[in-house]
Amino acid sequence: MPTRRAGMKEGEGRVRDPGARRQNIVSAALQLFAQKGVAATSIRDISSLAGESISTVYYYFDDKDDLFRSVMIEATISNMAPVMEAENDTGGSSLDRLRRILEAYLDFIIQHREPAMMLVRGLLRVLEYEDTPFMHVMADRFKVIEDILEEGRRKGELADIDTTLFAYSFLGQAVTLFFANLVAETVEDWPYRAYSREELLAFAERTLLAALEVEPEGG
Amino acid sequence: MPTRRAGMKEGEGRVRDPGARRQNIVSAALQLFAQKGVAATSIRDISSLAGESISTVYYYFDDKDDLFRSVMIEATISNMAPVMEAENDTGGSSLDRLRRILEAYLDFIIQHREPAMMLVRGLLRVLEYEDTPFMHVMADRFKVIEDILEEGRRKGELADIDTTLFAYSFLGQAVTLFFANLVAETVEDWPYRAYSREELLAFAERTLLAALEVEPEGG
Amino acid sequence: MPTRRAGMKEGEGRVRDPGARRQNIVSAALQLFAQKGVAATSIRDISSLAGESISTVYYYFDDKDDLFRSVMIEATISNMAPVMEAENDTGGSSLDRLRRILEAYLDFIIQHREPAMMLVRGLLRVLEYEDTPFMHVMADRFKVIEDILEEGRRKGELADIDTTLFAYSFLGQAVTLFFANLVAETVEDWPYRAYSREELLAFAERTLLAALEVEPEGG
Amino acid sequence: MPTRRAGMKEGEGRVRDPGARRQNIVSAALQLFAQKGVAATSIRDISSLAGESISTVYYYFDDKDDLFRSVMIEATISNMAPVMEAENDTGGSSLDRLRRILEAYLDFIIQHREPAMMLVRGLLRVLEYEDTPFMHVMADRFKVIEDILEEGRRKGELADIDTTLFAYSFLGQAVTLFFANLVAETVEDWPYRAYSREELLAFAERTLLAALEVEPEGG
DNA sequence: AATGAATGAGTGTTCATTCAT
DNA sequence: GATGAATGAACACTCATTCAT
Repeated sequence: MPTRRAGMKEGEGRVRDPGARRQNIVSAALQLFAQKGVAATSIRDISSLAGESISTVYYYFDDKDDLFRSVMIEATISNMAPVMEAENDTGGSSLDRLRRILEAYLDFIIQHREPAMMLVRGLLRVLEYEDTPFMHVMADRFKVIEDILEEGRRKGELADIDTTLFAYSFLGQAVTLFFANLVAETVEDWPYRAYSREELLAFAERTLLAALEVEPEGG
Repeated sequence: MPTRRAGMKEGEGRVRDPGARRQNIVSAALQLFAQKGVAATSIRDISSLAGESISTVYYYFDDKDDLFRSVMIEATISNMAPVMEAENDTGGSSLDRLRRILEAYLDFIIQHREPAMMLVRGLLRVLEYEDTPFMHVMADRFKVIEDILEEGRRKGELADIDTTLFAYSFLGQAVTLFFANLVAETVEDWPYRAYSREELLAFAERTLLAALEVEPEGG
Repeated sequence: MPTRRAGMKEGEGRVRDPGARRQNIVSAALQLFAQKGVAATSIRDISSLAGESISTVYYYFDDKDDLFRSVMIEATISNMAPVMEAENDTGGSSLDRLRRILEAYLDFIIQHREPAMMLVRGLLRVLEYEDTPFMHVMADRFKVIEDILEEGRRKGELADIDTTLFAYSFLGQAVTLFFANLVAETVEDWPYRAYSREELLAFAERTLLAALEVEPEGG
Repeated sequence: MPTRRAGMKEGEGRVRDPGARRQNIVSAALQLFAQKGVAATSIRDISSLAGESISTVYYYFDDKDDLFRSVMIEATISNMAPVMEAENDTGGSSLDRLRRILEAYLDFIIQHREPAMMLVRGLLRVLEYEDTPFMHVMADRFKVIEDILEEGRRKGELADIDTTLFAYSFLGQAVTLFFANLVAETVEDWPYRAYSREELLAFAERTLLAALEVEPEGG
């Protein structure tokens, strides 16, 4: 009956601190999911990149989807801490607040390329499934921006504009500019260069944020 | 304009003239690629939806990648004809031209959901491979918008703004607004509604196009 | 994209007549299922014993369960042809008919050991699932025996006895005697020998069939 | 008599004295082995049903086979105590003794469904391995029946019949009748009903035991 | 006495692809 | 022009088992 046999490898004392292993796997999965997409990434790929056994992956995660969700949450959302901080910073005018938030988003996207890619992929799951648990997190981001817009309008600081579409546009702008730089780096013979953080901010200032400015006096 | 809609019953007098078969396959592939993504769609899925044998798929296409590229070009780009028409329509002011182009993009995206999804997926290939043949097509779209911007600026019709970033933003805006409506339809409990073509256009007018307006008098 | 590659083996012209391949697989599966049980037999085992590739197994059968059911029907039931012939042979007294049928069962079981084992395993699926499609075949065998019993009783040829329990007992007897010989052959140090066809028949005659005899006259 | 029935909720004050844990595991294993078969039952299944950790299972049992054997012996054989008691009860005629033993078997089988299933599965191991330790226990049961038969024959109480085949038939009859009721309960649309203990006994009386009756006068 | 962490080997199944016809 | 038969390689996942604690 003992047809199968396994256990621990003989040599190599299991020294690595447990918990680090989990992180290890999440890390590798993030890298691959972000780069190749979830469907195109195999558990083997991940375990191999992480230097862990396939079984170890399954020890820490129920299945591929569980791993995907974990990566999504741990890598993406947890890295967005500075963004949320900016969201909660209520100082300055409404426009200033939005400016800081946009800045935070761009910084996040520039400094955390893989989490950012995951974010994009996560959003795009909408194309595939009817629902994405991830969207609920996005709904919170939307709320923040909408609240600022509404408050600003009430105070007469901001122009009257559809808050929801603005929120979409706001986040879409961030993604678009991120994409602009990504293309510049990856596509061969692409005729355009990458932009600096400041250039991107200046551009956003003139398009998105400008739309919020109230007419100096009588319209 | 597929001669035969996938989902048609086996029996129904199937058009059997060669050429229609190819279209048939492209059509089925478009549907599945757009919805589930390329990696998650198998040749078997496609052949089964098309009502053709797997071998027939291979008769018409070299491999999955060839099929993907064909779908990309034939379904996506060929459906963008009205967009390109608008691009080539040189009448009116520079702003008018851009307005018509944006309108054409939104119409394309609203009326051809699957090709539009393919377009998005095609763009995202940038995240996965170093290069995407598809991007060269996009470069042409960029060129048109840039040319208009530059000409408009020369004529004093348009404000001075980074043409490349504007082009990204222009196309990104279209995608974002498309996404807004997609989410509204597909995500359960999503708190926001879908928007009409007119609402979307009005919004774009106030954000993107407004950024091109020159100061009424001396700059 | 062409990450996977397969096709036909280079050498070795595919000469074997198709259809024989299917039989081949069924044959191997029968052998292993009968011997080790379904759960303990892997598709790999089967394909390896059959000398066919795993994929070939899946080309001919949807999944393991489909293969199991096919083996069940093709190997077991089709081999029971002589049994059914005996069932349909209406000549002689009721007791004679039953005698011939029992004989046919014993012959089947003795001459087709593997199909017989499959039959036993198939019956025992009752322990595992609520239902077994295979039982419906058995119901037909039951019917035949019951009909003979009832007719015999009507004619006054056979004693009055519960027909259903007798049918169970009848088939159970066959299985039991089969088992007796199987144990004798396989269990080491088993203190009992195997029996000849005639001995088994004689025994069954004295136990089961004897129970059907009507008292010569007054009890 | 497991201290803790599997299926009990996690919370319910679990008996934690060592020894009970072992019983606990045996009990869960019995349930699953009996129902799904040994091959189809994983250690994880068992540990999970028992509410113990996998490692705990391995603490008490060497491996799956050890667990199987333990379940076999402890659950099956230990529950057969009343059977053995009946076997050792030498009162009455030989036929009476056999009658009591058969009764005890039927009672055992009816009242201990899972152990009975295990017994059947245990017997079937003969189909899979050359040897089954369990068969030696069966050999003891055989011996008892054979002894009674021989003694009865010597005393002129019983007819002359092959003792070994009779022993097989005797036990086979019990299993068959058990199976009859099992099928009636589990197979959907099965056209036959379950039988009462008395009906089963009456039937066995008329078939098996009747075969032992000596001719009233000169043979 | 008891268990969490870890894993090699294996399972059923799918996939893109080829080749003879 | 079209397809049935066939397959190697991979995939997600499970299993029995071990070892340090």
